[in-house]
Amino acid sequence: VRSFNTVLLAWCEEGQVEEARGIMRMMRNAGVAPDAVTYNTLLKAYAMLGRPDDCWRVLREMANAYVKPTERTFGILVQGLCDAGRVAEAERAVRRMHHDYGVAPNSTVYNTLIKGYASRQLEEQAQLVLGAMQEAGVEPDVVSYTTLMNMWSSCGMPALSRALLQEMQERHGLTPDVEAYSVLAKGHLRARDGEGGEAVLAEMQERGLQPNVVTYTTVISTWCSMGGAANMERALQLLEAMMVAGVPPN
RNA sequence: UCAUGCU
Repeated sequence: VRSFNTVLLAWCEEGQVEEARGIMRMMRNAGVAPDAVTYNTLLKAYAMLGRPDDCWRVLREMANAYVKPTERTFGILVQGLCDAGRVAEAERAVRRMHHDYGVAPNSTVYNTLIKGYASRQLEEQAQLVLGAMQEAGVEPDVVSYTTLMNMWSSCGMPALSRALLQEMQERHGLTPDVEAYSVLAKGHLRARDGEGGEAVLAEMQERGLQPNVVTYTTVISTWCSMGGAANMERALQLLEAMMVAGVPPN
């Protein structure tokens, strides 16, 4: 199976689903039964091509072949539906996952749903998923919170991102990572607050976290977005500081 | 061999 799945993955990454289908036929002819990974890979290809109805079709094919969907199956399906703007339907898929297929949704599935709402700035609904996952017995993780933070940072509300950064630590004992801080810095970028971004960098160093190329570029971009010679100077200083810190600019 | 967050 792995041999065939590897070839199938290569076609799927190229978006060549018809070729991938051909590999599945070859498998069967060789007496090798497609497994969950086979279907997941094909499902992902349809998701990436923006063909959510074909995603549902793959799920039916799995049922017909008596292959039980996995957590990843639903992760991919939910992502495909969300990317197609069908977030409410994705939420229904999560319920079916649980009730019809007996597969308990994990944090990745919920996080994908959060992202679906967050990327459309549906703040209420995104926040509601955080509560729903806990009711289902799934603890939010750093990705859950970072995804929500990104929603607020994207619209220039770093204070709300900051509140979530606090909440993940106090309520769930989570440790924010570089990505979480980068998202916080993005809030200051959208708010055009260079000093705010610098404060994020300082806080990371205090906590022993090394800012990465994204973090630095976000704050550099903040100074650049503010205009004026003095701010450009701050941007250049930071570019140098970044190199001194051993973080190669890209 | 397959799914989620930042420039």
